[in-house]
Amino acid sequence: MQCKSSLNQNVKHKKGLWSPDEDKKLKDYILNHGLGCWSFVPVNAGLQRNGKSCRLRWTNYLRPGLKRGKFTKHEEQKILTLHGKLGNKWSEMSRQMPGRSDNEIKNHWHSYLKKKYAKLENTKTKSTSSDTLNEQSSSDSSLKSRSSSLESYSKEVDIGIRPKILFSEWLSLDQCHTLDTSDELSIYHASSSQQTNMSCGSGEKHVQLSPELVSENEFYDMIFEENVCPDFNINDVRMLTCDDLYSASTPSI
DNA sequence: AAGGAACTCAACCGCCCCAGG
DNA sequence: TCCTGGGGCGGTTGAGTTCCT
Repeated sequence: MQCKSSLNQNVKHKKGLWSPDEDKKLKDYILNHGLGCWSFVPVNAGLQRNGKSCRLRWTNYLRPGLKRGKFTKHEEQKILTLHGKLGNKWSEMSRQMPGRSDNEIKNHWHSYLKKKYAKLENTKTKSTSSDTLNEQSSSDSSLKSRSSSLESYSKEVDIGIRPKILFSEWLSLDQCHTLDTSDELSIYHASSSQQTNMSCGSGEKHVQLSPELVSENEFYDMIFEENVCPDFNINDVRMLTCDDLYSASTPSI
């Protein structure tokens, strides 16, 4: 969307780190007035920054809902998967990883995962090349191993006919929800008790999630690491977005 | 304890796309 | 149709921090 009038381009814009005061001004302004033309934001908010700088600061740091913590194993796996599928499409990755900005993902990739991935590739290429010495088309073995190693997680991203996990952090609803589109897994949320119960399979196994343990990444990690559900398969699960929740709880007209 | 290397992360830069005039 | 400006994105930089010797 384009702004209706241009602004004075001769204004000297401040650069560098943002002060807490600037953060407060920007946050207050956007929370009060909403997102509009970024060029007007610094003017109206009383900031000596340019619009781009404000946008960046908002999307990467001030925007509500950002996790801003260490990447979990599951998130790292997801980044690896998405990078395998999408390449350096950081913004697309961030759209599929709620709570993480494209900048955060990009930084994490360059600082850590790139090396980790290269190392993984190295060992895989070595082992597959020795295994497939007598096989044809060994030239694309690294590509194959790459796609196969990423395949399981890639499935997770796809939206298909999968059972659903209802992620309590994204819920602000008072009522208890049950989304048992599958017999295998359903998640119940009751904000009144500030606890989330997860039942698995026949419902024999239950786990209590404390209120501070409800972020998506921790939730996934707990399932993986503590082996809560023996038959739990991440490939059969997809996360629900707020839109999903809305459409699920709103009768179609 | 010191200093250099490696790492992290916030922010800037420059390019591209698109819509409005 | 062309020009202009805003928004979005990926690449890069550099200051600050942590680690290692």
